[in-house]
Amino acid sequence: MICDEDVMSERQSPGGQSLLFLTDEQLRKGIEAMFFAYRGFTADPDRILNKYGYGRAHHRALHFISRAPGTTVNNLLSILGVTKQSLNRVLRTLIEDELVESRVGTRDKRERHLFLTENGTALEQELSDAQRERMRQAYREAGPEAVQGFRTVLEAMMDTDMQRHFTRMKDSGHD
Amino acid sequence: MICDEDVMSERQSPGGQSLLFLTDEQLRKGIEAMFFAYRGFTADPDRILNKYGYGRAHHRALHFISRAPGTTVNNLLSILGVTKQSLNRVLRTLIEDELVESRVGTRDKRERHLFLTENGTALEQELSDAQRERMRQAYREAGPEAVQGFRTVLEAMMDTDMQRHFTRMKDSGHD
DNA sequence: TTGGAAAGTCAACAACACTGACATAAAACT
DNA sequence: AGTTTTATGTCAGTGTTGTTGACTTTCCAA
Repeated sequence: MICDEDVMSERQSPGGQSLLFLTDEQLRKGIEAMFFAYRGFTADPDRILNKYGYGRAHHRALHFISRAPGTTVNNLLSILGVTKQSLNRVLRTLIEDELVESRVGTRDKRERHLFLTENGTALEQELSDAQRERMRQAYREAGPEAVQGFRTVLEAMMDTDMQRHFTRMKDSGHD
Repeated sequence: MICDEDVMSERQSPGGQSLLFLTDEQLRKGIEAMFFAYRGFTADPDRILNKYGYGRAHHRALHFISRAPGTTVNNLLSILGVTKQSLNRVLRTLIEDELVESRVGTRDKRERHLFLTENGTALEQELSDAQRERMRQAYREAGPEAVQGFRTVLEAMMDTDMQRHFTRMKDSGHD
């Protein structure tokens, strides 16, 4: 009689290929890896932000403005997935501190187009450098094939509308 | 004369192997992938938690207590990387709501050992099911080799002391 | 010209992190 | 036995970041 207790989330695939990587245990490992890795991922920028009295939200705004200069507030909202009130609080301080410039749109004067100032570019660079250094170390340790897999899984983990944002940005750059 | 402007973070390796995957552009893509993926990663549990009036912090506590039943408060603190005041607030509500049980240690009576009650196990299951389902989808789409790479990069991205926690848990389970 | 979208503002609130100070009990050390 | 350290819990205050709801101004477009 076959023991049925040790059941897994996935059986063998029709083709007979092992899907052992889809066991609950494997999935839990992945979940914990995401948790611990994300902490590492944000640790370095967080230290820098703390130095200047900013938070993670400021970093995100700086990052995406740097990535797409001239982006509108609305576009930024849909990328960041927060309310305008929440974003506005952050943007206001960045504008007051002259890290971000808000220019009224020429075609549509309701829109505000966001740009980094010289100081803003400098801080974004400092944050980005730290975060990229962490990423670079991880990539170097893991190797190119692992990096490919890393990106593939992450993309599959996103909500579909965020995949759209991500893909858009992927197309804009030279990959 | 060779153009030196389009400089990359990495040159060719001594062996001549291309390290093009370490360009700033590639690293930025990885950074954004982490950002968007983490949002997807937490989206489903967040919806469930909202239903019961709990937050992400409660989820994390439930997860790690479920993972290591009988764990002490101090151990949980070092895994979660928060202050005891922050954790205590969360644990108190979970104990009041009878999702978590706190038992005084037998060997060392200062320690409190934490266990999930029946209700706690149920909620943890509900959260875990949702998060694992997202993970499973991503893993299935990406395939086994990608999953291997995913885990490798994530592990390399962690702080070293968190790698220790992660490895410990890896060893305890049947991978 | 009126409807509605875009942007901004104010107020209130909640989750979750922090610091600092303090209390208690038990273990460990001298 | 007395002191120190450890583990835990608690109180008070503060800050960042998110939320909802209400309201205004601007201005494009049907």
